[in-house]
Amino acid sequence: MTVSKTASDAVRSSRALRREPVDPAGDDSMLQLGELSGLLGYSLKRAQLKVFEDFLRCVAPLQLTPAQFSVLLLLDKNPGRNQTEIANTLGILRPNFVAMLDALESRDLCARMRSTNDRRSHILVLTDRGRAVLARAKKLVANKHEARLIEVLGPANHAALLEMLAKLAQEF
Amino acid sequence: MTVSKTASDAVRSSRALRREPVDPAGDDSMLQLGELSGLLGYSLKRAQLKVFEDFLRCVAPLQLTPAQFSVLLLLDKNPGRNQTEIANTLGILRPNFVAMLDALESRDLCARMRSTNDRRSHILVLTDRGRAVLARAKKLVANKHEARLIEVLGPANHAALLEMLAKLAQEF
DNA sequence: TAATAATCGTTATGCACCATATCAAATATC
DNA sequence: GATATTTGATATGGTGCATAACGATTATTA
Repeated sequence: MTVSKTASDAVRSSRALRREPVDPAGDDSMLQLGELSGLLGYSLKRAQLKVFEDFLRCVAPLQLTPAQFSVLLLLDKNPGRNQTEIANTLGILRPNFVAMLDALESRDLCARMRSTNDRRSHILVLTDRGRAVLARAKKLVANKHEARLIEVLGPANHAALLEMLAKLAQEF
Repeated sequence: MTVSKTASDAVRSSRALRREPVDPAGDDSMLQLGELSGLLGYSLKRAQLKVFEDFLRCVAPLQLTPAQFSVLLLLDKNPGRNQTEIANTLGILRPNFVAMLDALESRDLCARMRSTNDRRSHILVLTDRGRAVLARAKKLVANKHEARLIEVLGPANHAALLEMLAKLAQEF
């Protein structure tokens, strides 16, 4: 994510919102997916794209991408951490985290403060505006995004799905 | 995917195989994920990366990426189709499908044949070598990749997971 | 039938994401 | 005090994804 980019770019593209496989009675007939439907990775990727699209839609008023939202969440829950710690926790490489922070900082959502203990590192803090935006984002995510997921899957399935995905992300 | 690229590049990177979030007792202490653990999209993306990594490992002898494997699968199940039809079914944009096909064709896994009905389109066919590679890939995927997934999740959970992801990919 | 529109594969291009090497400043280690 | 390590940053390149536009071919329609 480059500095000049904002979340609007992620929502902007009209094509991005209909990226799914196409066969709207336009082509000859439905193609056979075959073993593809049984490939977990295939369905995982497809589902992930859809869920991210919905996230972007739901949180569009705040112009936050999933990655940016996760950074704000982490800064709120873990005050006093530096860039390396936050980036590592999210699986973001330090070089790529710089531009991400630049974008957030330029919008006054967070700030880098030079640590007094270790003057190499930057302590990351949420600004007041950052806290406010995060609070609004949390509500949008819970009431629109996750609510829709739970509605489609059912509460029990939603919980089971979360558990299985967490297990995959950890033990796999 | 550029023409000069092969699946080996996807496996090559050592960092790509340890992209997960880091906190191996190296940093101060474990950071609090907070609401992040409840975010379905977050777990989805994490799980998807892990599953794709495992796919690449398992099918590394054949140098096939998940996307390439899905193309071969689709060509096998749907003979006589052109580039647009195959690309659309997989959610790949036609411009981006060109280089993908170039790579597969340069490895003699598939071929483009000018259609006699419509001389604009290219009918895609698996070569003998393509069929052979696909057969070996199917075995690797089933016996190594999916087998491990089923082992970690349990057969019932694996099936339930597939069903939920398919529902998300469709109805969401 | 002739003119126009639509489709197919393709090229060019740009942006987002991910990964590595490298640097200066600051700190840690010896 | 000399050397090594860490931190944030820059530069760079690969890869995926998206749009615009083009020539060749086919479909539409005036």
